[in-house]
Parts: sequence; C-alpha cells; structure tokens
Amino acid sequence: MLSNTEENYLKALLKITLLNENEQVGTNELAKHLNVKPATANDMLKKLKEKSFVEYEKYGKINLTDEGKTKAIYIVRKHRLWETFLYEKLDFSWDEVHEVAEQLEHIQSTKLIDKLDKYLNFPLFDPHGDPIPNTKGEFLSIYKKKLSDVEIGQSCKMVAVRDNSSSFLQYVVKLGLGLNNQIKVISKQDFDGTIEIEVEEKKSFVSTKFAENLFVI
Amino acid sequence: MLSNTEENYLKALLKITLLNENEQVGTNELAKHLNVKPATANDMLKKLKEKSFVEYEKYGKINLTDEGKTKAIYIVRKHRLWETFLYEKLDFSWDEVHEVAEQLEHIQSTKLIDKLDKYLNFPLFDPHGDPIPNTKGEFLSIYKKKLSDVEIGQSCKMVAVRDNSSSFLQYVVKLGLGLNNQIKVISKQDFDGTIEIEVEEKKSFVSTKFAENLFVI
DNA sequence: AAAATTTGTTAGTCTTGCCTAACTTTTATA
DNA sequence: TATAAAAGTTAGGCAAGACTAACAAATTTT
Ligand SMILES: [Mn+2]
Ligand SMILES: [Mn+2]
Ligand SMILES: [Mn+2]
Ligand SMILES: [Mn+2]
Repeated sequence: MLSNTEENYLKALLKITLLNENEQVGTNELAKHLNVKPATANDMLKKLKEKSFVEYEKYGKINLTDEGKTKAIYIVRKHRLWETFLYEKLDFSWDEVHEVAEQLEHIQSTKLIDKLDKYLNFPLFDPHGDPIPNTKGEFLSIYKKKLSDVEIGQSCKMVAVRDNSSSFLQYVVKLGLGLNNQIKVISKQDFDGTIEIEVEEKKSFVSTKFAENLFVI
Repeated sequence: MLSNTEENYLKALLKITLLNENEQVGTNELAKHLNVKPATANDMLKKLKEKSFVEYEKYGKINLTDEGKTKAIYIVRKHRLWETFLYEKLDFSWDEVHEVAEQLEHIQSTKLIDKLDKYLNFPLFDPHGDPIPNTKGEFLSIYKKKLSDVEIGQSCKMVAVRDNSSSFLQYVVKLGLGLNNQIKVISKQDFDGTIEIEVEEKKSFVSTKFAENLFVI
C-alpha cells in the first residue's frame, strides 16, 4: 500500500513525463512540482526505486517502471472522476474542483471508484477536457496543439486547458471562453506576441503565456 | 488544522462519551478504540490538551472541551453524510459504507460537505439509523432502548444498530431484519438468555449480545 | 490495612517525510 | 579546456505518531 505522499510523487513523475514530452525528468523539477526541496525528492526517489516504482541510478535518468506508471495512471483516473463528480453532480465550478480532488484521489477503494465511474456514466473527459483513464489504464491521447500554435486567420476549437489553477480558469471564463468554443486568431502583435482572438463575435487580446495554456484542435 | 490522527482521537472520545453515558473515559479504553497502545494515547492526550481540545490532568478525568466536541461532531456529520451518499447514490450495501466513510470523513472542504448535504436532500439519519448532525452541530437524540430491554410479549420497532461492523450487519440481514422492522419478543431462555423473536411471521433465536446491539423504540 | 491488580505515565527508540548545509557531479560558458 | 553555474547527493536534524519496557498511582481484593 502506497502512502499519500508516495502517490503524489508517482503522479508528479507521470505528469512531468507527459508534459515534457521527450525531455528527461530531473530531481529539481520534480521537487518544484511537489513544493519540496530537492534533497527531499532525492530521498523519496531512493525509496520508490527500492519499491521498484521508478528506475534510476545516482546522477542518472529517472523513469517510472511499468508498475509505477500503472499506479500513477490509476491516481489520475481517480482524480479526474472525482473532478467530474464535483462538477456534474455537486455543482462545483471548474476552477474549484481540482483542490478537493487532490484529497479525494487518495481514497482507497476500488469498489468506490468503479461505482463512481458507473454513476457518472463512464465519462471520457473531466471538466478541464483531460481524458479519464478507464479501468485498464487506457485513455484517449492528450492534445498537443496549443492556441499559440494557431496561424493568423485560422480557426480552432478549444478542447482542454493545460493549467488547472483557479487564477487561470477564472480568467478563461472572464474572456467568455469555455470547452468546445470556436476561437479565431485575428492577429498577433510583433511587439510582444499578444494574440487577438475572436470568440462568439467578441474580440479580445491574450498573452502568449495564456495562449500556450489552451489546447485546441 | 487538525491531522487525520487528531481527528480520529476526538471522534473516539466523543463516541466513548456518548456510549458510556455517565462513565468516565480512560486512557486504556481510548487506546483500545483506536487500536494503539495506551502510551500512544497518552502522548496524544497531552497534545490535544495543549491545543485545548480536551481537558485533563495527570491521572485525572478526560473531557472534550466545547471546541473539541464541535470538531468531533463535525467529523461525525461528514462520516454519516458520506455513508448516506454511498448507500443512496452509489448503491453500496449498509455493511460496506463504514470503512470507506472512515477515509472520506477527513476530506477538508466545507463547501463539499454542504453541497453533499443538499444533494442528499438534508438527510436526518444514516443507513444505520444514526442521526446526522446539521451545520450547527445539532442532531436528534440517540436511541437508548435495546432489543435486550424489551419484555417478553412486547413488540418494538428497530431504529438503529449499535455495532457497525460488517460481520454484525450481515448477520442482521441474514435474519431478515432491517431498519423500521417490527420485532416481537416471544420468549427468553433461562439457560443462556437467548431471545426468541418474530419478524414478519418469521421466528428466530438471537443471543443477548446480539440483542444489545439493536436499538428499538 | 496490606497486597494484588488495573490503569496511567515516562523514557527511549523507530519510521516517514520534511528541512538545511555542505559537498560532488554534470553541464554550460568563456 | 578551464572555470563557473546548475543539478544532484549526502549527512545530520526535527516533528508526528507509533512502539516497548519500566515505573507510578489508583483501585480492588483479600
Ligand atoms: Mn485536477
Ligand atoms: Mn482536471
Ligand atoms: Mn460508520
Ligand atoms: Mn453509520
């Protein structure tokens, strides 16, 4: 049985791996994600290696083992199912669900998660557009194209958010944006890269940082 | 902010107090309830005293302070709301809910509990017939009359169970018993106190220990 | 009232998960 | 390629929550 802390390390490793694409995960980056010091992350890596959830040698590469990855995906499954529950059934807004799900994801009961999944009608995506792994750990592929990648004059559809923080999500709402919205890129400023977009007749300017956190197709 | 462990100690103190009626709570009894050694319970009592959740002096009486009691009741509220959710919405059986609720009761989010309460339509009792405290910490009084107190020839209604263990609850079901059932006491054996009862035309024999764990009115 | 038993307390130790400070290895830069 | 910077590691320490062993106080039994 894994502790909450161990689960959080595995989840962070998976997240960084998927986000970094090809890049290697480092002790410092892992520590930053978990709000701990590198020394602490290093201790835990040894422990997780000992339990064979990660592979790594001193000063070497860090990788989840198959077992570690399976555990991590299961935690993501629980997290996203709980987010969906909070959003769909309890009427939470999409910027409130993440924090509570961070706690709920550690509840240990396979039966609970299976029943929750069924109760929610086997959802494929959470309120942020992220795919929910099924019982086997399979999930639809993650989007890679960002709003910042869209050419001037082109239109796209918003399918997910990369940043899950309240501050970002509330800003998204304020701009009149939401999942499945059609977004047209009107122009980009040479000066600082600011992007002008149009959503449902309404035009706005957004920063490149903002545009890098919206996934589109 | 209280840790899960601290919350469990407060909850145990409340439970023992309510169960013992007038009796005083002791270190040993508290320890037994929490499956720890008396030395461990003693350490925690000092800590909870320091934080003014309990009153006590060395070798003296243990009592929850008002603050401690409020915290404890809130945990009970969360526990019973979750049990009700699992039973009503997720289709758990009444002998499965307790274990999972032991975990869920520690989730920290007032908003979550209020919304859950509303979602369940402000239930007054959990699946075991125990009263659910409201936001103010008020709850209907606990039943005191047990099946073992019922006279021969008298009838009563089962309103709650005292023991929440799977083994007990499954046995209750096996005997064809459930909340709100009418139970008639037919006879009691002089030899070992075994009680003969009748429920919906069906007669059965139950031990005194069993009868002490069924609350009736 | 003395002895025996039960109940409660203390001291010292362990593990987990975190920290700081100092050090080593790797990588980037001049 | 030598040096500086960044990344990673180790040693030692701390708090929480548990344990055992030894001891002290309170209660019960004789
Ligand atoms: Mn989330
Ligand atoms: Mn999400
Ligand atoms: Mn329960
Ligand atoms: Mn209950």
